[in-house]
Amino acid sequence: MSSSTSSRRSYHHGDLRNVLVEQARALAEEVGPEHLTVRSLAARAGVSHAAAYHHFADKNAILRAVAVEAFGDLRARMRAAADSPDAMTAFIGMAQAYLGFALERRAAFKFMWSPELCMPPGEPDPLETAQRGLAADIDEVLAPHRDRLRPTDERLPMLALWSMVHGYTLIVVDTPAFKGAPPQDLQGIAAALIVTLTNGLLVP
Amino acid sequence: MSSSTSSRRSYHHGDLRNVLVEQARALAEEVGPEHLTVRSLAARAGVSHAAAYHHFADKNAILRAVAVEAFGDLRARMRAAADSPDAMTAFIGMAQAYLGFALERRAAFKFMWSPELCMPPGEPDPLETAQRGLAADIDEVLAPHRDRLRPTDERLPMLALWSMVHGYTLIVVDTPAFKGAPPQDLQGIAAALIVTLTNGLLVP
DNA sequence: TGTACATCAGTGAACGCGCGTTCACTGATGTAC
DNA sequence: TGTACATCAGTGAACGCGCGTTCACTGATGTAC
Repeated sequence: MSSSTSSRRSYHHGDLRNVLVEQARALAEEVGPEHLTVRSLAARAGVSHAAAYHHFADKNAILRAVAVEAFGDLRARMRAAADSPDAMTAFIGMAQAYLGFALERRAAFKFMWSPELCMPPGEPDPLETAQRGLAADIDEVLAPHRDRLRPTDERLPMLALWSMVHGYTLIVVDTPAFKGAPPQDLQGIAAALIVTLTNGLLVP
Repeated sequence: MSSSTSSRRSYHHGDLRNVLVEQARALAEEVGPEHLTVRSLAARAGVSHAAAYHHFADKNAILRAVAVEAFGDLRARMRAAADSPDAMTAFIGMAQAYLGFALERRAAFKFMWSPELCMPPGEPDPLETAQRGLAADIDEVLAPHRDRLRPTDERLPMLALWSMVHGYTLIVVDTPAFKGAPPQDLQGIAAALIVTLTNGLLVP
């Protein structure tokens, strides 16, 4: 019998590493990653605060694990939502998945773009890989529809789509004007913004 | 003779409040606002760390003053740069001023959108006013060109322009792919993105 | 103009807390024979 | 199957530092008379 499920209350936890990441994720969402402490995290996981150091080199390593997991989650949602043969549908799906992730995991979303909160300066940054992966995913959202794009620099459409979605999402998350707005309204605006970008702001 | 200039080295500083804000601005840019301490700030200003408390209620009040000043700076740059009768020129000017501000004042720009770093939860937020003012400024950039806009919801063009500019700026600032790119290249991409938004992503 | 005095704006020392991290330890587990 | 032992994964106590903030103080300034 594996110990991982039966020993929940025994001396050896059996699955502490995963539990710590899960609880760190939840705790960061509640108090903000900048206020997460090793002690509060350990208390939440039901262990002494020294126990965490058997699984992570330091506090930043825990935060980094949360950020990496968050990138994985966002990318998976995006890929699933953008799987449509129609360009507009794919773009809107991608945008709504992006926004949906940020609305559900507000703190995680902000944290993904603030690696300075968990990275000693000058270290190789494991988040860079995740960020590049995200960009590649958005490229793939566009790939099936390349023949319908206006002829411009090759990277521009991907950057335009990403910028629009990223900017709108952050404005929603950071700006008081959208506090308390129902998610479905915000998703509707996301779709309208994608339509605007696709068709153009000005009449020709 | 006013004391504010001659007494730099005297017991009474004479202009300490302003000097603290200036130095806080510089220090935040160097180490990040989350690592700014009252002690390091006071040392930089050449006073004891208790002196700051004659001018600010607490540390957060200093950070808030920096953020409010930063919003003023961004808004002034934007208004100056978007003053053109031609729509495309105005939009591009606004975008480039926005990006230029973020490139010069990276830490301040990030901080403006993270009020949780200097606001006790539940307090009325002086940054909200500044954010609303910024949105109003972007509305004014669009105002002279309303007759050329596609007919949509009234707020949508402003949100589209802001989202595109805000998103691109944050991607540049937060993403390793743009580390070390020359500012004029980044400004060129900003212009191309605005053109893309104005004309549309897909051929009609 | 000179003096007394209230007020302002500094100083240096100290408080006290919370935090990340370490350490010696101990109980639990897995394995060799 | 039983025993010895290495290793793993916890515990609780303690270290030590840095920080925000406070306090009694003191020098400088401005004003009333």
